[in-house]
Amino acid sequence: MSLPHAVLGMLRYRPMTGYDLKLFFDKAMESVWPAQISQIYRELSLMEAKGWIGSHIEPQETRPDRKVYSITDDGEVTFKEWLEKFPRSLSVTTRDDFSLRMFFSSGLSPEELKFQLKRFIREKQDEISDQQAVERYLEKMSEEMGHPEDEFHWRMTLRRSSILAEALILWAEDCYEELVEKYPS
Amino acid sequence: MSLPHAVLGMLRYRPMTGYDLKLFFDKAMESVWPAQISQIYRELSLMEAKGWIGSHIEPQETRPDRKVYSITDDGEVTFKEWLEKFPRSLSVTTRDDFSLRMFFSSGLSPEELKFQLKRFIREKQDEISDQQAVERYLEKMSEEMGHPEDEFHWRMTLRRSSILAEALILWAEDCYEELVEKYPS
DNA sequence: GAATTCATGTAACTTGTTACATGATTTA
DNA sequence: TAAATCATGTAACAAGTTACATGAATTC
Repeated sequence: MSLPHAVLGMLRYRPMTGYDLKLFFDKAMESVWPAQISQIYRELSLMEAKGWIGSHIEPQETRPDRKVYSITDDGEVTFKEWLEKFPRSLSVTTRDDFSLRMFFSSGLSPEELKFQLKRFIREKQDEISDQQAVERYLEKMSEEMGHPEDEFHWRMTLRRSSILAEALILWAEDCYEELVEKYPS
Repeated sequence: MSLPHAVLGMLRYRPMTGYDLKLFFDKAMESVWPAQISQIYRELSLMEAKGWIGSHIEPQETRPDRKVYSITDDGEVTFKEWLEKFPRSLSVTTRDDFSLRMFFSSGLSPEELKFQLKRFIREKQDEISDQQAVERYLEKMSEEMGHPEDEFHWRMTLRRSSILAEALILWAEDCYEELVEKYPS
């Protein structure tokens, strides 16, 4: 149940609409906590009912009215309590569709598996490139929102994705080479 | 929807009960695809309804009767089709409770964050140690089940967890040092 | 002329988690 | 004597995904 806390975390920076939150989730937090727009709207309703956030309507002429949410004192307390309660870290590796197939891949031709590993490596490299856009966005946001001290924490967190992607590339390359050794083509 | 396919993959090796499957999930596949026992039983019913697996009762005297499931021809086909349809690899980093708190951790004292990072590192080290038990179990199973060629694939897959855990340790150590530099205590 | 952006949501569905229920046997 | 193992499940709940609905303005 961390989506509402992620939302609270963002609303501490400034009031936002569901749509604003979606942009932030997509552009900055995808690698930490992705969220669907439908899920965000549903969660916002629940959070308002709990009194963690409040809202007001900002009428617009050419666009649909904006429903702007802001965090309440209750929300601040809830967020703080959550933040201080660090969980045991879970294994990151859980429920990976690619690895599950790999686990059972003795039923596949070595050539097919080699092909999939190459593709995997390319995708991870793209992931690393995408990280640069994320960093640019966060830099912009920390200026805009006037919370310069947060950028340091954001960057620390985000580096995780790149480090993991790099580790996975090494893993896949290693697997590839083992396959070539075992089944030279 | 990969839990049923994981189950099919295992039943290819040999017929098993829900309880047997749970043991295999816990001991060998936790880092790839964890599953609750209640989820397994539910899934087995659905899979039998679809005709992917069949079952027969093995009466026991001192223990509850065993309901042993085996894969059908239909199940084999379904499994093969799934196996060949490798997905785009998703970012592994998604939905991590620890990182989400880290992302917003400017609200925490640097000392607290340092403490949590140390704990994180210890937990990852334990994770790496646990991997050795997994490897021993898989070695035993590949002998027992008479599928020696699978062990190679299992090991390739499992190494992923250790590699990721090692990468995360480096990440956390890096963060720790940056914190010490920024906030010397 | 088609796709994207801004802006709101609802409904149905799928998947995963937690709690409950039973009960004999074995190990610590 | 308490906990773990073997062995079956059901029910309720929580969380995530996909599909649907609307519609003007803007960009490609």
